[in-house]
Amino acid sequence: MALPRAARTQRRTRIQEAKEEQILEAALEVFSLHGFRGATVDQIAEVAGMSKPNLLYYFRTKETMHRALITRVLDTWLDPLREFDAEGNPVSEIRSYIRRKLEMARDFPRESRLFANEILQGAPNIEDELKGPLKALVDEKAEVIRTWAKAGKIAKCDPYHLIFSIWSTTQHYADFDVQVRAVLGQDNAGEGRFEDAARFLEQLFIGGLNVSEQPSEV
Amino acid sequence: MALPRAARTQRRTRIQEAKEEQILEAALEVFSLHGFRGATVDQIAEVAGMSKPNLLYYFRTKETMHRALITRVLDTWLDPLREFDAEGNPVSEIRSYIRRKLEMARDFPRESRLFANEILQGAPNIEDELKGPLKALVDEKAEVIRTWAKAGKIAKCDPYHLIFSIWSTTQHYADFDVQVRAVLGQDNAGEGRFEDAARFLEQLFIGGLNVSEQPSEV
DNA sequence: TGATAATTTGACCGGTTGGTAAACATTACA
DNA sequence: TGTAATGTTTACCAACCGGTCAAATTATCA
Repeated sequence: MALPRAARTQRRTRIQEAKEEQILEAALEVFSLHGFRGATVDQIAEVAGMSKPNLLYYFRTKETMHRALITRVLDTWLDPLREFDAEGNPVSEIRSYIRRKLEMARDFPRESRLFANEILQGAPNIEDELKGPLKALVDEKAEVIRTWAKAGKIAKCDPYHLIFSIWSTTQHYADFDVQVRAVLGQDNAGEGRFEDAARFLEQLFIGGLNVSEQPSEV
Repeated sequence: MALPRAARTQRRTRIQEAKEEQILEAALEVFSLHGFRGATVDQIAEVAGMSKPNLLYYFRTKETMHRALITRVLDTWLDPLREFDAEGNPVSEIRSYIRRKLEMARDFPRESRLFANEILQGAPNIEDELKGPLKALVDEKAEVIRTWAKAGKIAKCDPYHLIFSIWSTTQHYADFDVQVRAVLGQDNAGEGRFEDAARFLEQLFIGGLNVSEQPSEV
């Protein structure tokens, strides 16, 4: 009756890896829909297709499981921002960042909702990660944007609020999916809504940041 | 031992009105932070400063309470969009709509989070209201925007996604407040962030929708 | 004032929650 | 193969959940 997660001096068993994967997948499904407090361990166990004690053999508490899930998802969630390239063409960098974020909202809505739930409820478990790695990455990219603006390549604007607005507009299609569908109606709520959104957001951001129609102050 | 909410043939007592107010205020506080399933009646009762049975004397179930709260808040929440005036100047109408939404995010963050929680978790209790009154209102205003675009007063764009983007960017400052603060750091996370946001969003939307730099297709 | 209705409360209930104990089954490996 | 480590299950627990009940308290008004 050894505890699997304590035995870290040795390599993890194949079965451990598979089960933990299976559990985190189920946890994502449930946590993203109900939030931390609203989710139940029984529910996650059922989705994972195993008994509750068996699940708790791999993750000793509900919180351990939640924390493991958040940490893992946060990492991949920030990939699009990491790809943001200081050497690239500003307009096309912003354009493809928007596109990547929108694709993630379409393909990984549960991950988006997991964060939204966590942040919405005060981010009790990941405040450190927000103030640490996340802030560091955003600071870095904000500096890139500021450099572009100073060089006159894009309109002068607050880089932090620019990033916020890209986050919010794109993630909206994952987090508020129910509302988006309800408002668009069943005629217009097909998968085409992501392409319509992409077209609109490109127009909005490229137009709003185009240097040509901003008063150049340099 | 009469039931107060059944006695609707007569006028509500002053004490009834006050208590119900008190309860909904507490319910807003708790529901907005934990969502429906995450909130507990005991917690709401404690915040409201009364015993649980006393609370349940006014709202017989947790769901009744939640529904009453949502219905009331949804109504005032849509006020800014109702003020959207077809006869006004397009640019200043959009500008003041953004400003009003941003003020609501600043002054009523709990209301915003209440909806965010509800929508995020699949909107089980308000799907009808989304597909009914909300959709009707948005349809109406979308038609106004489309008219403006056809008249060449603003750039041609998808009016629904325009509204979505205004919703998401402004409500972001209420719903994701913790993240916004964490990223901005304590130096820049003062109340000035709302003014910075207002300035940025104005630039973004007015620039992105300005007809002057859009190829006129008419 | 007194009686009647409205309000408030402590004690309680059945069901669910996160988590545990220990027996049982399976795997890894000498 | 044997045995020790790993994995799984059944039965269970105390705490908490939404909600009820009957008794006690307070407001209303003839």
